[in-house]
Amino acid sequence: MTIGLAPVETQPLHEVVYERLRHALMSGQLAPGRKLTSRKLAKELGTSDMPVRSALMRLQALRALEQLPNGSMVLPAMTKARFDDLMTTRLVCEPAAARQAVEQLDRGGLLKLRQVAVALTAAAEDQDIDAYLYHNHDFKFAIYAACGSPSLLFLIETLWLQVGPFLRQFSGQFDNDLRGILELDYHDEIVKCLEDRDSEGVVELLTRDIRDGHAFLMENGQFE
Amino acid sequence: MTIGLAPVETQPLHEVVYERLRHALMSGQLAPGRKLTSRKLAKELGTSDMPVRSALMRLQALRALEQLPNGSMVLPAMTKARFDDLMTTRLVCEPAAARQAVEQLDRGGLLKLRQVAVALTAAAEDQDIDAYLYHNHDFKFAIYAACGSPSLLFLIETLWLQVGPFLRQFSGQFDNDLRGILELDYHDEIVKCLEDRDSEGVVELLTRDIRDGHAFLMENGQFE
DNA sequence: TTGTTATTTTTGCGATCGCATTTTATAAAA
DNA sequence: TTTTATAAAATGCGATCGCAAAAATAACAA
Repeated sequence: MTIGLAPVETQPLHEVVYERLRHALMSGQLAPGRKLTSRKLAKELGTSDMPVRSALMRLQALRALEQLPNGSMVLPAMTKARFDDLMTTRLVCEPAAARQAVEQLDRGGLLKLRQVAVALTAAAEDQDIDAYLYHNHDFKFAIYAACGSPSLLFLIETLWLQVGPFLRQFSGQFDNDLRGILELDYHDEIVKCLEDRDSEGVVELLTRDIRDGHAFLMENGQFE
Repeated sequence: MTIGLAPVETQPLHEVVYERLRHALMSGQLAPGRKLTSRKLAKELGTSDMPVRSALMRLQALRALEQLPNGSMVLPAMTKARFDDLMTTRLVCEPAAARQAVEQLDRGGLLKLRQVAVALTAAAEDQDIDAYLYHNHDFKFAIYAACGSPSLLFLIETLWLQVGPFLRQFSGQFDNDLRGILELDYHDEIVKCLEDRDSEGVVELLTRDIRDGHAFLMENGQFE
């Protein structure tokens, strides 16, 4: 008699590589401008270059990587124009997702949001930028995931995949300059609006949140 | 002395295959549910399966293809829920793009739009669905391309890449049922608003355009 | 040191091979 | 005819090879 366990689902290698690269991108381990060559990456990861090529092409399709004329993949540099553009498009998608989420969020979702908001405030007080960025992502996507629209969620994810690497330039920094952004914290107010099913309030606050981050980074970010 | 011509830029094969597949998708040559196997496609295209694999993965990254548990790629079936979702997200992105385009459109752009609008009306009168769909795509993207936001344009393109194959189910049909959608034609009014720089009017009309198409297809489309 | 040329290494990319699994076709049995 | 068992073909996927182009390095001259 066989044991009552499902067989181990071994993911394809190219899927594993993709996830690792995607995570490395979003957690800011790769600096903009960095060139990613399939052979070298393959050697690092201990695979052949084939699965790496697959993963790189997928990331490029999502515009998380850029293809040089010679075919090499580069983490695109962030210019002010591009950042401006991405943030403006965030303003189109994310408040809309939040508005839809207002009706969908259940008690469990709200509970989680309250917890993340606490962690977020703590991170801000500690001036812990890494924790702040982590929980901020967690917070926003807890809302967006509740919008009930897979397609809109997907679009937002591709936007974050492009902005993410840039945000992480602040990782590890503790300049006083950064206090500003950490201190204006709409998260608690957003939770309150969500509890009250106040969709206009959520949209208003989230818009301000993104705008403030936009303005702050246009000032303090290191652009190409 | 060499001739004054730039060297012939030979695109990589996987790029050619990608473009061909992408075009086949958007022009509805591939029916939803159709399974795309790299080896068979490669044989059809006269290449090895490697460049085909690349192209398929890119399309899958954009959600234009779906990956079965065994790794095969399928053109995803269109359910009412998915169509609903995609059209709702279109309503988020496209009017926003159009609003931005109002300020950017120059005389040349408006001229082209007027021409396309004429072709569109003619196609509607002729009940020529293929021509209608073709010019409709042309018309909308002439507006969106003028929005000046590469990221928003990209998001809209991924949405159309998913909806496109489904729309083409009507290709070749000439039922009377289809008159309805072909007759409500906001395009001329949209052009007028664009000429007047009336952004609210554009948003209003485009929203109605998408909504009407949405409602019509929910009625008359063949869902999975 | 600085600029130029030659040499070596790396890289993108397509083809082909091999293995394990799945799918399809075929044959046998009910 | 329908169902089951068996054989054959097709498929996903990773590795490896080879070629041409590009990039990096070394060698040399000014």
